[in-house]
This record gives sequence, structure tokens and C-alpha cells, in this order.
Amino acid sequence: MQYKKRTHTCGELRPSHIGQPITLTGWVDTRRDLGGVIFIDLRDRYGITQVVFGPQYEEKAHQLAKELRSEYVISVTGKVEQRPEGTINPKILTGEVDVVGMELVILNKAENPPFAIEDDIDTNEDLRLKYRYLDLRRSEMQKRLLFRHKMYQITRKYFDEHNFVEIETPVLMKSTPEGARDFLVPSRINPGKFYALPQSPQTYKQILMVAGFDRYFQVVKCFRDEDLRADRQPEFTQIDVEMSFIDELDIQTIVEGLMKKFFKELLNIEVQTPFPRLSYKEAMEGYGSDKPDLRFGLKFADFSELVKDSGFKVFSESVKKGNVVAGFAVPGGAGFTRNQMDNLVDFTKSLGVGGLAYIKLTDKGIDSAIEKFLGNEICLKICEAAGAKPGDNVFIVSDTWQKTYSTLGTLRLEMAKRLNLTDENKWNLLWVVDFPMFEYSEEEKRFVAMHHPFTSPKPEDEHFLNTDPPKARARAYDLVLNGNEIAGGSIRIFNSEMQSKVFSLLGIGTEEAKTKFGFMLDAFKFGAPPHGGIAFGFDRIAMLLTNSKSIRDVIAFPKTSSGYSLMDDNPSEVDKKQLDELHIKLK
RNA sequence: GGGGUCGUAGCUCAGUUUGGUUAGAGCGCUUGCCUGUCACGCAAGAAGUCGCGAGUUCGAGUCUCGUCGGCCCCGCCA
Repeated sequence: MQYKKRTHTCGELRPSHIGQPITLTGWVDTRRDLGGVIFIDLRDRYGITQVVFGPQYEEKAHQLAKELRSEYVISVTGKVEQRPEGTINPKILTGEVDVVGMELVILNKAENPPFAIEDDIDTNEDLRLKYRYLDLRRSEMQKRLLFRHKMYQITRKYFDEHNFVEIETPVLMKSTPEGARDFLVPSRINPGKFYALPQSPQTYKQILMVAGFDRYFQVVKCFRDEDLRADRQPEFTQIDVEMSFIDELDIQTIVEGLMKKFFKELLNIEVQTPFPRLSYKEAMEGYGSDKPDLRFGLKFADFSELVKDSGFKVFSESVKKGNVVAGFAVPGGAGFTRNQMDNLVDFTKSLGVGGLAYIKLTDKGIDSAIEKFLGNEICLKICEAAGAKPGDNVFIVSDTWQKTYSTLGTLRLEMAKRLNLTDENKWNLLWVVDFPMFEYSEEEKRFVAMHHPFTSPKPEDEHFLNTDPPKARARAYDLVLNGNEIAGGSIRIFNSEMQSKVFSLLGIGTEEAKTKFGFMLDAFKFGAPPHGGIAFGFDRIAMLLTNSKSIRDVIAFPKTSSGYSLMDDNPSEVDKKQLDELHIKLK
């Protein structure tokens, strides 16, 4: 097929091009056939240009243009002309000119697309995913992927300028016992043995530090075989970072520098550094989350002291058991109806606590079902502690420390949503630090690492490892943006004795540690430098900075929430021959 | 593993509460007319496995059970 290559893109032509012969290629966006004259909006990734065909220009091209339909791929040669008076379209950048179509070549026809190739389409996501190539043809999707592209460029430039070395680590790695479920890859050459896809290149990057690379980064795919969410895909991209001879502040400063660049170069927003630090304890006791969204208030207060000697046994007994009574003031909540409150009480109960007590503060004073147990004075003190104003409603929960605050945290987010308290124009960045080393897993009946098993304890807490492990805090830090964890890291353990001790606290025996992590313990015996690092959730940052509702909107070919790829029908069954070669028999 | 919600024309949805004539609308599509449109206009037309499978019933888009799929959440995600 003969056709001329384009001389310009569809976003390029301006009045300065008037009179020039040019060729454009692209997709037919819309066609307006007025009988004697036909207008075509021609689209490529750079923009839209209007092409006009008519018998007074070129009869043959006009006849062929009658056949054009949406999404036909064409090449048009013609002349750039000023649009007649009153027909300029200010909505498009090329709206001052037309291309008069003299030669038209239909490069490919197209079936009528299942949904319109335009922004703000109102269609089911499964259809978009099945026809992803059409979805990605839409300008809002192209913009998102271009945004993502810029993020890669900024990242690589930034780390290169700061002396970091990009090193690729294996995708076929050793399965490790801790953390997320691994995706396994059977080894054909080694019957019965498996590789795992990396949950993160954690062990490799630490070994690169032992190797002396000092500053490493990688933009890397990671894989976790866990259930999906709006912000979680089974394969996702991290910016993985590791540094030697540093402390927490060095890592955090490097990270803040990158975030500053992202905001400046992508959104033209200046963010202030350093970002605020909140300890895990402060975050939990203040906002009920280890990734608090501080774009709005609703900060908690602890009422335990106020109620421990009160006549309200539900609270006083609870405090005596070592539990907590805490809550927060809901602005305007005194106006909630009985029905609304019953609904909120049910909502709270569904989160796994006994209930939700509440004290309404009105102009006339306290209005609460628990006033008769607590007394007016304590109720007023609770309102004061919560910072309640007349018209507010203080929500109170009592349970264990963990349950009370995590329930209040969920309730806090729910109330912010219902009352529309979130300022969508705000960007709230903060560090959460001083995480506990361990948390107890009810399911496994043992301690598990809150961050990961290579995380170093804080030096002043090391003694707790022998006496009271849950009290030991880790040298770990998470970066939070608008209530989303977007990066997490730690200063690592770098001597094999400490590493062995932490393994044993995690219930990983000497033998198992040797089998699973022996290579790392060995490496640490040959001169491991002190080191630490962090990993960014690249897709999540892209999602947040582009105001996308889902991580799927910033990934070219994402999976559905059941881990399925609708476009290529994947995962799929394989031939028995393939399984035989892999020594696998299906149950 | 659990909870919620959705599934009707190519698309978005109404119709389901209370089973009953030929399942409708807007957009899109097709055809015709139309020389300055850009949400073109006007006229006509085609288009349905009511997700799928059983069941109840004289009769099921509508009721029951099962099942598949999308989305959101809990668990899970160091």
C-alpha cells in the first residue's frame, strides 16, 4: 500500500503553517458529513486536527472520504488553511486551521468500537479491560501513561545525579518463608524444585551493599500472590533503594528530595521538606492508623483516666483490665438522628468491638444515654478532652489498645467521608517512624516481623529482645501520602549474630535460617557495612498524583480483582506436555 | 475464605417492589437528504441468549436455588 509518511502530528499545526503542503496520519475521531462537505477530526497521541474534504478541493478525495468511519486509520495529504471567519474552534490547539484534504489513503478500516474513544466515558471497567488497546487510545489514559513515563525519567535522573547505581536483580529467585505468598515457578531442569518471583529484591540489594556498591536503586517489578484491591495488583513496580554507611535521616532526606522533584516537575507544586514525623504510637493513638490521613482533623483523645473510677462499669472495668477508652468529636454530630446513630453503632460493631457510645454536646449541655452512669461532670470533661464544641458528638470506643484505635481509625475515615471533610486539593506527606519490631500473629501463634526480618531494632531497645520483645521498636519508617503508604523501609541488621537472634524470635530455627537465608548470613560474615534502604510503590504514587481512582488506571495492562487479565484471557490452562516437562501433576 | 453491590440492544440505563399484550429510552450504528460543521442537523431503519443453568408456575426479565463474571470492602498484603 502506497502512502506518504506524515510530515506533522495532529497536535502541531498552527496559523504559521498556513499555505504549507503537509501529510497527517492517524485515527478518525469523528466524522461530520454535511453532504457537500465532510469534516474529519483526525487524532493521534499528540492531538486532533480537523480535515475538510469537498468537491471544490479534490473530487476523488471527497468521494473516498464518504467511506470514512470512526477509528479508520488514514493518511491525508493536503494544504493548511486558515479557517473561515467564525469557524475557529478554541477547544483544540489546532483549532485555528484546517487541513484541506487533497489525497486520502485508508490504511485500515475499523469495526465500530464497543465504547467511544473519548474522555469521561461511562462504561464498565471489564469492557475497557477486554479492549484495553481501545481504552489506551483515549487521551486521558495516554496522559496517565505519559505521566508515568515522566516519573521513570525523573527517578532515573535523580538517583543517577546522587551517585546511585542501577543494578538489575534476578526475577527468578529463592522462595522465602516470611511475608507475602510467593508466585512459584517450577524448575524443569531440577525436578521438584521451584524458583519464586521476588516480593521485592530485598536480599539482593543488601548483598549488593556487602559487595560495596554503596548506593543502589532499581525500578523493578515485584510480585505478591495475595488478594487484590483498588490500590493493589499482584505485579507492581517499586523504586527500590539501598545505601551504606547511613542512618534513617540520610534515607529520608534522599526520599524527600525525590518527592519534591515529583511534585515540582509533574504538578508544579512546591512541597515543604522535611516532612513531619509521627511515631507509630502517636499515629495510632491520634488517628487510629499507621498511615494516617491528616488532610482533616478528627483527632482522638484518651478518656481512660477520666472514666476509670466512674460508675459506668463498661468503661471502668475495661480500664482496669488494661484496655483503653478513647474517641473523638464529630463536628455537627449532635444533629445525627437516632436512626443514623443506630446505623453507626452497627457499623462500629461490625468492626469487631462491643459497641459505640456517644455523648452529644448541645447548647443546653450534655445529651447522652450514658450520662446517667458517668454523671454530668465526667461527660463534660470527656467533651472538653475531645475538643468538642456545642453541636458536636463525641464517639467513644473501649477495647484493647489495638482494637480501640484501629476501630476508631476506621470510624474516623468513615466520618470524614460522610461529612465530606477531606480537602481534595491538599497534599499531606508525612513519615511514620518507630514501628514495633514484632506483632503477634493469632493465626500463626508466633511473632512476625512488622516490617521484615532484616530490620534492625533501635539500639536503645535492643535489650527488649531478651526481656520483652513486643516493646522493641524498629529502625523502620513509612512514607504516607494522603492516607496511603507510598514507601517503606528500614535500617537493616548487618551482623549475623543479631540477624540470628531476630530469626529465632520469629520462630525461624537455626536449621531453617541456614536453609533459607544462609547465603545472607554468610555474606554478613565477610565485612557487611551498616546499611539501610526503602522501596516506593511506584504505581500507587502515579495513581495518587494523577488523581486516579484505581491503580489499574496507571498500569497499561492490569488484572481484575480476581487476578484475571480479560484482554488475553490469562491465567489459562496449559498442555499436559508442558506440565509433564515440569514434573507437575494437577490434583 | 467472608460481606456488599452490579449484570436487560454495540454502550449507558429504565422495566423486577405486585409474574400477564409485541421488553422500552438516550447515545451509537445503517440508509437517504444536507457546502462550514466541530455534541452538525433532518428523516427513516436495523438491532435483545434480559450473564448462564435448573426449579416453581397455565405463564418468569420479574419469584426460588445454584453458578459465572465486574467493582468495593474484611481477612490477607513482612
